[in-house]
Amino acid sequence: MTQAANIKAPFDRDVQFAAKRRSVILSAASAFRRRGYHNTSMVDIAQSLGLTKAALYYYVKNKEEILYESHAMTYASMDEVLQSQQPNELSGRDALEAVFRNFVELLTQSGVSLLTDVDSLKGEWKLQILAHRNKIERHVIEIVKCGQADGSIRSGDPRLYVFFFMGALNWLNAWYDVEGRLKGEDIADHFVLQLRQGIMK
Amino acid sequence: MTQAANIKAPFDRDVQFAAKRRSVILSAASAFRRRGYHNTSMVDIAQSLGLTKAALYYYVKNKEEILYESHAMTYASMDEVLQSQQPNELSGRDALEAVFRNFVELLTQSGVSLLTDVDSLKGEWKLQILAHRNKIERHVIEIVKCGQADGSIRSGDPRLYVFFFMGALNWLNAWYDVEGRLKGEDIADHFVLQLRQGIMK
DNA sequence: TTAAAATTTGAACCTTGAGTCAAATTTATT
DNA sequence: AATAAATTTGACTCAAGGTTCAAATTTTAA
Repeated sequence: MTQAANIKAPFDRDVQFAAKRRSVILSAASAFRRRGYHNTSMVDIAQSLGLTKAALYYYVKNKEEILYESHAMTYASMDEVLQSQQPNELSGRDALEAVFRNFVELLTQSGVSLLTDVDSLKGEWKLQILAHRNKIERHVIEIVKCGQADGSIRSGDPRLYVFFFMGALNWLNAWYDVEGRLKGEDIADHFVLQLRQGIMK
Repeated sequence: MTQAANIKAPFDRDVQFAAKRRSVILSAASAFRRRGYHNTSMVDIAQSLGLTKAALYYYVKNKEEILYESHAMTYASMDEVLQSQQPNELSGRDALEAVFRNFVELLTQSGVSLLTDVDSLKGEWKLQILAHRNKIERHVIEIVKCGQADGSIRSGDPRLYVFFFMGALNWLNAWYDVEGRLKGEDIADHFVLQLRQGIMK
């Protein structure tokens, strides 16, 4: 029991710390989404958590690191969506539709935010986030290509399908309000239908 | 002739001034689009015009005023597009398609930028820009409703059609590069087709 | 109960970039 | 060429907000 306590205690600490760090980032990300990165001060972030500006620096190196982690979290979630697909069971069109639906639900249901302010990141951080975004876009482009190969998606530059697609997501993220009249699932239904029709032959 | 000169001289001055002021705003708007409002300093704006920071204040009251005028110019151009439509000659779908094509061409061909950073405007300025944007959105929503009434557009919440639509435009504006491989007209063709199919029955 | 570790804070510091202004320079007019 | 107006500038001020840190407070384990 003494041993159990010895082992458990430091573990709990780390979990606590990680959880609080995560809540800092999620709360900040939500503010960044609503007001923008530069219109959100460290004081704002701290206050919305009942803390002081200085306390944030116990969890985080920089303001920029918060932005980086916000982006990273979002793209990690999107990666999960992409990984959870069983690639060969569906037509390209159905696969794209499923991914799109999951993305819309991710942005409306869980608190994940798709941020646009990549240019406030510098150097390596910026490169990493852009690379991650590109990776995701390329993955989706591949799905479109599969759909064109199996005949379920119209011909045309696959990148343009994906840009259209990503545009809807980014904009959704900007106007969607959890408290608003439009419910996440309805939005998903509409968007998915519009996408499906837009890409079929 | 003396009179002609007297009349002409002050007029020329105003034209010069207005033209230079306009070029300040256009140049700044382009930088805002590429790097973001807060990542663009007054020095940056001045340098790209071969001027000094201080000289900008001869043409403009504020940095915020530049942002305001950037937004205002864009929405004025979009208004022109909407006004140039002959409403009753086309089906709703065709009208929407025409508007969308013109918007895409506006953003790719002329230097007009659709900025997202409304939250960096304060008070009355912010309200005016939001009102202008709403007005345009409502206009487009009306077109969608016409299309639903005349049977050329599928049923469904008209706002969602417009959000999808606006998302594509905003995102286009973020990634489009005049120097890039994708040519404006091709993008317009693709986007219009995807929209058309996406909204028809 | 106590001491060590973890967490939080108040009060500064420091950098960046917006904005000002009187003086210098350029341009237009006679 | 002379002068008045328009335009531009260098050098400065100023505020906002990100960052630091030593000290205070809270939490945990024995």
